[in-house]
Amino acid sequence: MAKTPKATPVPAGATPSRALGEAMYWLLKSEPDVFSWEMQVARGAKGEPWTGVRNYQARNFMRAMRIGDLGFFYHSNIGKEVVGIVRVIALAHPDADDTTGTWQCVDVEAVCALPKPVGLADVKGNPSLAKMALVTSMRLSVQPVTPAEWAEVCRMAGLDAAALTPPIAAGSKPRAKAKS
DNA sequence: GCCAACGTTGGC
DNA sequence: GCCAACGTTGGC
Repeated sequence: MAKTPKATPVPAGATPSRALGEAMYWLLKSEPDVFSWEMQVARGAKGEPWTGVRNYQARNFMRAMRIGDLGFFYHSNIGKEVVGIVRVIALAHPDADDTTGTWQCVDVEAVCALPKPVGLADVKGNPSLAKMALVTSMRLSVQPVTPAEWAEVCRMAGLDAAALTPPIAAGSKPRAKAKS
């Protein structure tokens, strides 16, 4: 297993400065036969530590996550579609499955399922999503999503993004309302 | 199951 | 510090 490079402590992009309460969006991949959206939902408000990430870039993105950030839950390998939305409920902390001290995870809870899952093919077929990391960085398992991409995928999913977007005011809880 | 992409490792 | 070998991810 990789040993942490000595000069690591503040990897580029690990802690982008942003205004308190300013939301960022993410996409988290999981192989559904290992950990599925249904399992995430079953965890309820307790959420789930996003363990198993063994890639520095992905880890650094998790370090950049803040409580209340929203992310797409993507089923890789099987399904290949965005199936739900999760919210970060715990900042990056050591991955209990990792004995080297190198890897970390955040905790996320399910917010809502997408009324209509958005497949990888759908994303690739949408020119406005051509620059999405899902397309350009196929192997990256934790990736940032721009607000525009977030809105577009939500639109494709039949979800009113505005209904769940604003974690805005510090300490306020984002609404978890899926449009049904 | 295959294989392309790409990140990591380790020899030099 | 370069770069070839290797391992893994994940689409197909």
